[in-house]
Amino acid sequence: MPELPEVETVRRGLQRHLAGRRIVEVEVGRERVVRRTSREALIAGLTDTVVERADRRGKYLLLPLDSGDSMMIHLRMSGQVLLAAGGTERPAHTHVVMHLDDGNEAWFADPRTFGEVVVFDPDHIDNELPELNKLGVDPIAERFESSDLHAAIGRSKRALKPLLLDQHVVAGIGNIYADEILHDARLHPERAASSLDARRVERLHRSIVKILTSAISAGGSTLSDSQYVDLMGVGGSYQDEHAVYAREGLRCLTCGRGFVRRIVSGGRSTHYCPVCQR
DNA sequence: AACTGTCCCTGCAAGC
DNA sequence: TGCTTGCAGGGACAGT
Repeated sequence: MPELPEVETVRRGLQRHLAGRRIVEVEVGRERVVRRTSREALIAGLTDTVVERADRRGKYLLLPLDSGDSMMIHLRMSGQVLLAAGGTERPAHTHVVMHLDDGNEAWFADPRTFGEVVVFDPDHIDNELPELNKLGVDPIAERFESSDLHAAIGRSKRALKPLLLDQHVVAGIGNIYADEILHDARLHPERAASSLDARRVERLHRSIVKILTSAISAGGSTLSDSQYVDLMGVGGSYQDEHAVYAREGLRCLTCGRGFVRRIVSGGRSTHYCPVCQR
């Protein structure tokens, strides 16, 4: 499941292989992935434009085009962006194909079609992509200090787990990294945010940066379903470093005394060690 | 403000 | 073996 580290890994691939390339032809299969506008709008918006660079905000990939518009790609649950030589057999559920001027093709594939691709006008974000301006601070791309986290948390009575998952607070953290971050910070996922003293907010801040940075270095997490791969189809390795996620019932690797417990918090499965997370 | 539930969708695993 | 059911999850949204 692509979260910030996976999306950042894809972004780096796009910056390397798509930036500077001209899109010469576009094919759109299932219309659901272009539901925000239309098949025609995506084809018209991308055809014969040059991708200037690849940016990211939270889990949103943003690719400014030389036309003045930008392409936004969101992978959601099962989306993949892949690069391949022209004519290569496409995987199932390939919904968008961009033919590039170097003979390669960029594909957007997504079995569950929660993901989307859209071309939008950055001058009209409020109309065309309103959620973008509502995103919280990006903990990697932007300046992110402990004081930012303190301000974002405020006097919120919410539990830490749903708070970390809220993209309006900090953008980019999903279910896997929320669990890993809270474990690293030795904080209980159901602890109220308002109960954190300055020292604990600082600890949480450090863990957010540390876990996300480590996961990016490892190329993200590829779970047993192999859903996430980078632009070249290669999986990440951070799943080998997971301390709690999907380790229900196993002994805690950190304290060696507790056993990882799984609960549902904020409607999401949540893993933590009841001994070292308080 | 904060919570719960619903929807979108497919693939996989468990249970019968 | 072959079916049905349930579950996984990001995020917007509605309802309480």
